[in-house]
Amino acid sequence: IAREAGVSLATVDRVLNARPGVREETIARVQAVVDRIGYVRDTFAANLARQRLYRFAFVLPEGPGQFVGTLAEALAEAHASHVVDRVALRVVHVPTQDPEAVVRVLSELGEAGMDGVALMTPETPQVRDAVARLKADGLAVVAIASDLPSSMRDYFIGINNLAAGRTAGLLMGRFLRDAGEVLVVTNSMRSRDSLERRLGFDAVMAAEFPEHRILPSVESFDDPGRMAAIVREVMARRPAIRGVYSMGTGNTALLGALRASARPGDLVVIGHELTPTTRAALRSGEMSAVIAQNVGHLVRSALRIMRALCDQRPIFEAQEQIRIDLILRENIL
Amino acid sequence: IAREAGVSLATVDRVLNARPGVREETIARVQAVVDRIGYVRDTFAANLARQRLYRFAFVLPEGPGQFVGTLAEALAEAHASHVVDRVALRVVHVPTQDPEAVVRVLSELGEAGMDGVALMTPETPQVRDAVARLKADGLAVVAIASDLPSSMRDYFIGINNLAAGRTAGLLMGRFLRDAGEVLVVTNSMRSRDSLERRLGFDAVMAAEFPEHRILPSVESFDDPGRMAAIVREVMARRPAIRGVYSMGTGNTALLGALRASARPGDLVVIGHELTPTTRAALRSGEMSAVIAQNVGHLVRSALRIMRALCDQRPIFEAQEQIRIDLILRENIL
DNA sequence: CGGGTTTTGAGGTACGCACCTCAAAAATGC
DNA sequence: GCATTTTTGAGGTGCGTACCTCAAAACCCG
Repeated sequence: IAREAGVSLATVDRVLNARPGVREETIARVQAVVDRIGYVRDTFAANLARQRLYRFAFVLPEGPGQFVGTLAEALAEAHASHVVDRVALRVVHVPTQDPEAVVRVLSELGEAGMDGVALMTPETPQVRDAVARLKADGLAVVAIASDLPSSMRDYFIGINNLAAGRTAGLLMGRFLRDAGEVLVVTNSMRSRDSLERRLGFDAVMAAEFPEHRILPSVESFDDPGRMAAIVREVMARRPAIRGVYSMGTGNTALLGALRASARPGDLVVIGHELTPTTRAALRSGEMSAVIAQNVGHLVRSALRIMRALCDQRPIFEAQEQIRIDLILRENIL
Repeated sequence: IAREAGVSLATVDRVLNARPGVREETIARVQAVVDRIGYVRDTFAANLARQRLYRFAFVLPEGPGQFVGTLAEALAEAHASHVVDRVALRVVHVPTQDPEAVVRVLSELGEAGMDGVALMTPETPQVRDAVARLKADGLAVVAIASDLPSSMRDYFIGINNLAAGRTAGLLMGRFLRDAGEVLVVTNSMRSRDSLERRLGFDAVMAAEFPEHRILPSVESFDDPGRMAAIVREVMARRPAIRGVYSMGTGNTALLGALRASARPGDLVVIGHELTPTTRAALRSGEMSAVIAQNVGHLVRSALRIMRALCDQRPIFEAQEQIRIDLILRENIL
């Protein structure tokens, strides 16, 4: 490059690393050669020379949720297996129902000299502001599983929840044999993913399977006892229910209540995320289908994207698309 | 490491790179320290020093197949986007129906100094022997999409076709409303994937949906005209057909014939692989479901595995599992 | 114990890049 | 045209590893 541009190695170095003290004209000349030659910096050699260490943090909800558990496992696995090198990982669990606690953790991370943060939290004004502050400090910030669209997060890594809801609707419609009612449950309609899933589900059911009646969403507010009680009550009161769509977590309590209500075996139950509970329910036939996102892919994608953001490298979109995985009994893996 | 083991850098180097001229005793001492310290070689720095260039070849069927087309595209994309670095790629198309031609290409690749070969070809004795010769020359050999279980290939990268067939069966059974007949078509039952898919499909249909009658497999032998003719004839002769399972390629001809046979809209058509044809058919409702394998993942996986094999590095199984992707109209992406 | 052989140590160069210093050259202001 | 500032060139070092050479040390055999 230096030879082609008629400058010295030092000048090329200054241009490539955006160091000061180079004339505009020279910069342009070097850039032109770079483009023409098609030079691309060898990131690994660069990181080697720079002794680069990426410091990333994952902020996950605390509590006994199985999905978060599988996520944390995938994280540990990716880290242990050197899929991603030169990365120092930190996983922090926060009580997501307490926005102030989330904010405290986030600002602490900002001061701890992190390079990037991946977070899975509800969308509150406080979190939005905390994300803005992290961005101002130059961190890469990505949302995983549940988006924070109104914040300044760089990227959302997860499935399209509207499409996921539509997929659930299509499956529900095709799996149901006789006209009847469909129960919809979630932990909270305030969470963005449940909202979008419900929208998609309703749209498809109304347009293509109008013979079924879709009931209003039942919310558990993360309380298994509440979930069990409501479901048992509704199932007893409404014998016409033929299908159940579970949009959120809490499938263990839901399935327990369904079992207790002694409904016929042809109940169509569709839920989200592959966990020990849903896996077992698919095997036993208690659930007909699970709509999942591959957690391994989720964390690897998050790591790759945060790295690319730190390096100001382009992101290879095709690899980072999180597919809506449809799991039936036969393709659990 | 050298300090801990009480030897010099040169000796550690000799042990790590399996160079001769080191006593067993010393090797053991160094190895012990390596294990204790938990040293892992920095592959990137090693490749940098070694000026390593991985020379990989992909051997794909020639001809107008859409699946191969999307595969080749994914390959080009992965290569262009530097997902995999230090890799020189070569894509060769062979007439797979001519085993001698395949063998010629393979032995040519062996002599061309390749480091690894990924191939998608039928399983013939000639190919089996050619693979053995490549292995003897020290190449990494992986089978993609269609396995070569009886050969010495290092790895198979693709979906479990038995499970794929079972999944198709489960979907077919749940999607069909009334009892009737199911037509099964493929290009050739001699190909391993079709065979396994049929097995899985039959098992589930027989066990769980015995009210349907599954017809014998219709083969097109890669001839679209033949496919169209047979399908049209069968559809006319058998009005009880309610479902069609297409196990192989050639969906364009199949769908054309179905369209021409003017069957009711509630025909359940299930096929394999996401291509322009099947994508459009899902959108239009002509196909109900497609069972796919993510081609991007397929090629990235093949590249990663060939690299790991060349470096004698362990393979991170979880990342290389190719999932059975279930695609409905709503989750095409 | 000597001579030969095997094993070990010390040192160097290179890979592609980042980052540093110091002096020389070019541009600029007056 | 001179002093000053800005820009450029030349050179060096180090990251973690591979691979090479040559001499010194240790070992083995008779």
